[in-house]
Amino acid sequence: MFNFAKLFKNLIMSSNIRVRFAPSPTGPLHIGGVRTALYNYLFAAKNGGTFILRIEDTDQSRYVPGAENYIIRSLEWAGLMHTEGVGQGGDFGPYRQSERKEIYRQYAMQLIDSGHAYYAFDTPEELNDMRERMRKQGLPSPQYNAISRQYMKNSETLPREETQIRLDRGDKFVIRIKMPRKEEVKFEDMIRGWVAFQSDQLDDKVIFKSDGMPTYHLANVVDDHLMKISHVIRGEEWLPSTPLHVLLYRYLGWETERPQFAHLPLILRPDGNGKLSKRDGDRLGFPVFPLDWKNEENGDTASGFRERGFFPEPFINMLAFLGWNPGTEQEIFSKQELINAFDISRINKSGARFDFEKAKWYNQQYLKSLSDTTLAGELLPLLKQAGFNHPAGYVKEVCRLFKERVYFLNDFIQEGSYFFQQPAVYDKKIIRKKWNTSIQTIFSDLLATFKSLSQWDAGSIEIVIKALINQKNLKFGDILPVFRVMLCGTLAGPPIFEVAELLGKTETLQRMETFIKLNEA
RNA sequence: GGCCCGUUAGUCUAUCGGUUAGGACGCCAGGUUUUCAUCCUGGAAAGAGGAGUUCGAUUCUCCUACGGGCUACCA
Repeated sequence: MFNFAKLFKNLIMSSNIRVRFAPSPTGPLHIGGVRTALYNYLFAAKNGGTFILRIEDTDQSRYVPGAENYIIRSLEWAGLMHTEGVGQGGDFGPYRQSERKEIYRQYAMQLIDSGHAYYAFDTPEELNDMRERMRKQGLPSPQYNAISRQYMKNSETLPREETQIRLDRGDKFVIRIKMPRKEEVKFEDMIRGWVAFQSDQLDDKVIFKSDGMPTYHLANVVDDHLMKISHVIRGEEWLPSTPLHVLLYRYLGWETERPQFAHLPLILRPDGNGKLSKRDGDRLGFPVFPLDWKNEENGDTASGFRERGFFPEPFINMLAFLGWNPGTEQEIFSKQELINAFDISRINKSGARFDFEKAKWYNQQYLKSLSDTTLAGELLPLLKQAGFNHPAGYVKEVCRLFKERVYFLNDFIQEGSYFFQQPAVYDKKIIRKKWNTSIQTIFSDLLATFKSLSQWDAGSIEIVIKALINQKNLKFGDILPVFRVMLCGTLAGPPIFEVAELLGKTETLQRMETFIKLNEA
């Protein structure tokens, strides 16, 4: 039995499937990034592969303190922990690109030596001038390419000696890839099929910056190769630069072991146009981040799904369905079920608009499926935080009574506040419509009857009220709404007799008295 | 502007040439409920447009339109 399990585990670990999630620590991760991580995670888990976290911090100017930590905590919360990479270690580290500087330099040099890249010494001003000039000539998107490179300062145009002199005296330089003049570059995307680009449309992208850091393009190709990544699953925004990456694999001599590409459709804004952005969050009244985010430098804050009351399981369930579906009519999936059902070939091509209403529904379904005890366990800490110290048994009963009418845990405290404290306000309409001296007398009598009641449960309360209604020739609608408002302040809620039972005799009587005193006619 | 990707109801989607175009969220109506919610039943709601290919196109091809992405010494 144990041997069998071990054998099975070894079998799984030996899978060659290796995927990575490679965010850059420029701020909080939004749900588009979480979904990319999710698909990578599901693909690895489904195939017994390895899910790696790599931090792409090659742009030091955009580095945001706390972002890396935020990313890791977010993945942790969502249940998408990596088994290799930053914070976990592994055989292919370091996993932070800023710590791999020398590796990239070596491969940049290899590309220069093989004639596939060259030094360029142009200053930002010179580049601007070039672009301005070309724009004036009617070229809307000026490129540094086979044509224009001939008029710039680089090792292709400068005499060999001058290049050497510039390098020796420490002039600033970048390294650019030398795009072939006219060549078709094509690759097969797992989601989109064959995609083809013409190399004359691509420009001589900078692959190594003057600060000694590689750009994304070089770094991701080098790292994916060195880390033996088998599948690159990333957002569609990378599709246009993929031919560049394909060429880099080729020029570096890695074409036969090149990973497979899968470019994910984007998550679009629920309103208007464009892809979902980090700024869309609180502007639209719902979170776009997994966790609350506070920027330590500029004090910016943004709200997260966790703090909004989402559970991790429905959160990833909802995200998984933004761009993928299993082809069955099942919509509610546990994480394990997602792993079992996940299949890259069933990922859609077109972008998905994020819908917060649907997200709420997923959370509600999950919440309703939890047992009262489990739910109470989740709710207890939140209650304590809000200053309530009700016993677990009581909270469990609240969950039983109230869970059908909430979306989030927080709703128990907000919309169900009357379970934990006297109502602070009462529904004014009901007072205006139903409250008068005669009804007041009736409730005073009812109060007295309740006081004499030896048994306090929903059934007994109901019998008393029914008797009262018959005796006074009233209707349920004359009494019950008022009774409910006395106890809850609001007109909505679980069956009122059960609420009264749960509140207990003392509390119920007290709330009735308070109300009557407050509204003496 | 150029290049690339996409296009089934308001939204997420099923359909791998022949279906009354299915499901879900949301919406509306009815039932259940003292109320609200849940739940149940029902309803409105979709193949962007135009050419082809085919006995037959939502499905394949092309064009147009629309949407999106990219177009930095950012990722």
